[in-house]
Amino acid sequence: MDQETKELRRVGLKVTHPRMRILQIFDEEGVQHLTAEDVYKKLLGHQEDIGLATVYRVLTQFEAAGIIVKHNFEGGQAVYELDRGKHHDHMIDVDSGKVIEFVSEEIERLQHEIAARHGYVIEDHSLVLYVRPRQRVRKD
Amino acid sequence: MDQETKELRRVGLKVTHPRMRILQIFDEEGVQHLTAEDVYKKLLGHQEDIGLATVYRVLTQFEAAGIIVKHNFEGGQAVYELDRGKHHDHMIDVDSGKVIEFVSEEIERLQHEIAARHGYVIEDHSLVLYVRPRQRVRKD
DNA sequence: ATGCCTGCAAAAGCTTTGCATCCGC
DNA sequence: GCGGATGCAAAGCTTTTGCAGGCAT
Repeated sequence: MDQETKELRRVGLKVTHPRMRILQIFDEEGVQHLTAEDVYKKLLGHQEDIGLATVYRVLTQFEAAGIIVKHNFEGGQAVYELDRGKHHDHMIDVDSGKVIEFVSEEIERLQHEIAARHGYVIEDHSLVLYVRPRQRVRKD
Repeated sequence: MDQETKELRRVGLKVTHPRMRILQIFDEEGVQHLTAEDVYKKLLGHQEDIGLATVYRVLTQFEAAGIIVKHNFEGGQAVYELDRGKHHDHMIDVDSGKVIEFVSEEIERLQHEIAARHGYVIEDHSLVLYVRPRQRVRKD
């Protein structure tokens, strides 16, 4: 039995065609951050006849099941990525739109410290750096 | 000449009734984070006949002028707050919806360090902690 | 067979825009 | 008076939902 089937069974979701295809898309090499629309277009490209509404429903279920993580970056559209277990934050190159992942134990620690100082525990957090390539040395 | 008029002149915006009233709402005591809808409702409460579209247009102009800052927290609606000059991040109590502001020079420093390590400079950033009140001692 | 899933279309929620009118300077 | 600003309504976008039929178990 393949990996995707096992994954769906594991989280208690019925193994249906749309769910399999969508999960496979996220398992593809190099795929990282996709919007619902991105997923939908990829499905169309693979000659799949799956409705956009289903894509949204499945992504929501996957998120609830902990298979994927949803991010609300700027720009209106939510982006989803496979939850590979290790938490990380994001840096977005505002010129190219490229997304870079990073982790900082130090920042994580400080966040908890700050929350605790205010009498809270962190439930979740979102850290996004909007960046621009550092100016290269002039090439003239 | 009052403070709001000066502020509008300073950023080069014509001093109109809607812009004055909206700016005054943000200048009110205790006001911190408002959605466009919040601002609109407050205007209605003050017997003002200003359209929601105008509220959006004015908020957008204020943001471009640096008078207010726009945040895209979770939940679809953008929230705006007066830009009082000193940058800060946010902590949101997911139970009450309360927003707490905080600053951490340490985290700011680490962010720049991380961006630099990847060859970038930070253009902007967003850090939001979704928190819950720390569990009181069990009472059973 | 049963109950969850899906596709389609419609609706919903937030924000933007077209247009005729109005107002600040 | 002129050009930008506003109100209203309509449109735009992303996401959600109702419903009838379909499919996994």
